[in-house]
Amino acid sequence: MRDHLLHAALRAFAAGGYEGTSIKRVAAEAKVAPALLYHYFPSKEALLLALFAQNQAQISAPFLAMAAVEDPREQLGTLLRLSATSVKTNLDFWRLTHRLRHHADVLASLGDGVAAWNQALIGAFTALLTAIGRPTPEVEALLLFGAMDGVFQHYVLVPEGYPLDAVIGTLIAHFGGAEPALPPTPTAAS
Amino acid sequence: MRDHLLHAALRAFAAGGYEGTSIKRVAAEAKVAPALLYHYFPSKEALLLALFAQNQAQISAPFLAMAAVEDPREQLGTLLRLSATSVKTNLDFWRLTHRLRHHADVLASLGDGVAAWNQALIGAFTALLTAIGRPTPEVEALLLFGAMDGVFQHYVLVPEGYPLDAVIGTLIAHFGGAEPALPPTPTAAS
Amino acid sequence: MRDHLLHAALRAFAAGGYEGTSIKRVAAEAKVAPALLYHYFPSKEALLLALFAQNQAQISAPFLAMAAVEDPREQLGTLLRLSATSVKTNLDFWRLTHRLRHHADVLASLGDGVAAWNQALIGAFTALLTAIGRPTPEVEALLLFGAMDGVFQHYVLVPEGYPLDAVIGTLIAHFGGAEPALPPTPTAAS
Amino acid sequence: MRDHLLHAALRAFAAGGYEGTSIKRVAAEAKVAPALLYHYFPSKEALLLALFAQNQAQISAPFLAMAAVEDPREQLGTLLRLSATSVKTNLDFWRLTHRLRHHADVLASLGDGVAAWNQALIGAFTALLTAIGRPTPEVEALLLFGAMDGVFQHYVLVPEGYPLDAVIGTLIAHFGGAEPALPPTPTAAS
DNA sequence: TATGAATGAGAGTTCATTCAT
DNA sequence: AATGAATGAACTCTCATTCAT
Repeated sequence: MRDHLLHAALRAFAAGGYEGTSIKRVAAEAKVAPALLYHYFPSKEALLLALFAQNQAQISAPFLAMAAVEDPREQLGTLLRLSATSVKTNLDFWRLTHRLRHHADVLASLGDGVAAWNQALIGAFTALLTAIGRPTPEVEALLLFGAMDGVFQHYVLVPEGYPLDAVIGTLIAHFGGAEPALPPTPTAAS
Repeated sequence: MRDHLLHAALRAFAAGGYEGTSIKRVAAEAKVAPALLYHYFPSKEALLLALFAQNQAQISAPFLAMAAVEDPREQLGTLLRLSATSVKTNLDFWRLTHRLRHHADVLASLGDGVAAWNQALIGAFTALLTAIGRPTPEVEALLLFGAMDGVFQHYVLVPEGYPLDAVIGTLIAHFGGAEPALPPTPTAAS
Repeated sequence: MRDHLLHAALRAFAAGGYEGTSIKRVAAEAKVAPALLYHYFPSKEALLLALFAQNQAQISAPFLAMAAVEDPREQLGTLLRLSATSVKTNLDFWRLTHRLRHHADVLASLGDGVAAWNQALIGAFTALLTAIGRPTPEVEALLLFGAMDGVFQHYVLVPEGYPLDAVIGTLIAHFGGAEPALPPTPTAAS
Repeated sequence: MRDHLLHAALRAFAAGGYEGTSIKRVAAEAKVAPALLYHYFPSKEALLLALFAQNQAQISAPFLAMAAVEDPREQLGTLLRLSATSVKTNLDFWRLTHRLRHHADVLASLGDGVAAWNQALIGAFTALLTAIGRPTPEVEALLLFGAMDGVFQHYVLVPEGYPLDAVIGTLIAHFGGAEPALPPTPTAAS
């Protein structure tokens, strides 16, 4: 049931935003009484936290997979491809994440998970681009991060018809990355 | 006074989001009674609309300036540079815009201004990249749009220390653009 | 101007009721600024009072006309016919009066004008019916008053198609009244 | 509790009118928090509707009872007597009904219940008076309806001391009606 | 485990009214 | 004479939350 509630909350929050979605709405989505949510989560904020805790593994997956690769060019490709796959798979969670991007207060209660992840990503990009031999890797890391984030956001806003794989492929090429040995999804091009 | 209220509303909405900011909060920001807002705007939504109407000129400026340039490479540079300048100048308005990106319902009441702007931007990018001679200009237009949008969003979230001009410069270079003849701001590097 | 405002207020109050009609609405009806009303009347309640003061003469007219007649049967007919004429002529004022019937608090501020008028009417009816020789004139006075009031109310609610003169004629006949020598209106039957 | 709230609402609305009575006032009458009302009724208007739905049976009772009688004279007496009883028993509900008479907008939301009832009553009166053999039954029906309505309204406004049964008795006699076999209330004269 | 009952706080909005001009 | 600016109080309604069962 706890998982059932989490899924319902994810759907509801992704659609209406955290602050814009009432507990009543979440409960309706899960087809339970609102009070039941307080049996599993002490508050609305705790529900959001649990949501992040549940999905943190899938968020970190591209990072871990990247570590298993040696060539920095391929590392870059792996990171971006797997991230794209994660976005396509966990559409609602990414939607929620992008929505929360602007809620400093809510994010603070998440224990800096997002901010730390961002910094880690920028750091990793900088290291990769340095290894690849790009000029001004710090600036390019910011650009790469911005590009990835912006593309993902556009995708989650209107996924239908968006050629995510092609765009990410072009992004990889732009920064000297190499396609990973194993394609992230059976359908290489969407 | 109407302008005073609009500025207060912009500040408040940029900080707390449209739905997350109460009329009372806006009134407090403007140091007036909440009821006064209804003297100038018939509703909270109308206030938001007036905010967009007020800033629409500054949003469209980069577009118009681009039209005055001939070389497509320079057009690209002009568009991005001026947009960056607009973001730096109208920080709060861009914050608000990015926040609203996820509120389809609110956006609908804005008369498709934002959606139309996005489509126009993608169309312009596609035309420019085609003229420049880039391969797969449609895909690159999406990438360029995502990159610009993502970079701007990262900037408005934490402007301090973000080398926006350098990142935008790199973005221009990546897509074969040329720096405009006249630098958009006296300080070439931020 | 004062009269202009009073007319506008009468129209507005008759249509929306006293409590249900805002000062703003009255001002809009008069095409002036709401604040102007406070130049001529100290408060909304005073405006209502002035309305009654202005129309009191026309309300009392049937009473005075009745006094000029000798035969009690004809007195009854005169009173009812002239009242009907007053209702048809001052439609909005009667509408307002009927609406206010239920607002004890507002009526109290009118100085018991309405309650006194009601009592006077019942007293007059009792005297007339006694003079005519009806049995149980007190009870019949209440019935007559109720009938007159109810008929008038139905008429002011939906005047179109209501045969007011015919109904009042029947009412007069029921209680032994006689038609007045001079018909109240050129059109004896509506 | 739902019934408790309905009773409180009926009392409050009858005393202050629908629009003139705040939800807070109703809640105070029921000694609960205002928000609780929204647990049982989705809106103030729905509360009013529920009030009518609850009392509709008692309103229609005189009609049904009339159908069980054969003689048209007795039918008339039955209808009026039972209506009077209903008024005396459901004083607050009749007060509310008479107050709402003037609020066309609110009435519209009630699904034409009142307007339809009025038309049905006039139609029934016309048929009865025709059967009894009265002249001009259409006009007399309007008079009878107006008389009944006016008398009831006067009664509900100030019930103390009003000889309702006597007045209704006289009204019945005026239109050739006959007293029903079974007196509506043990106390023949009020 | 799961629910309905219940509430305080706060949302957007309207209103009668005052005041300076 | 006439207006726009300004406000405190009140309105309907929603929300996150608690509690008894």
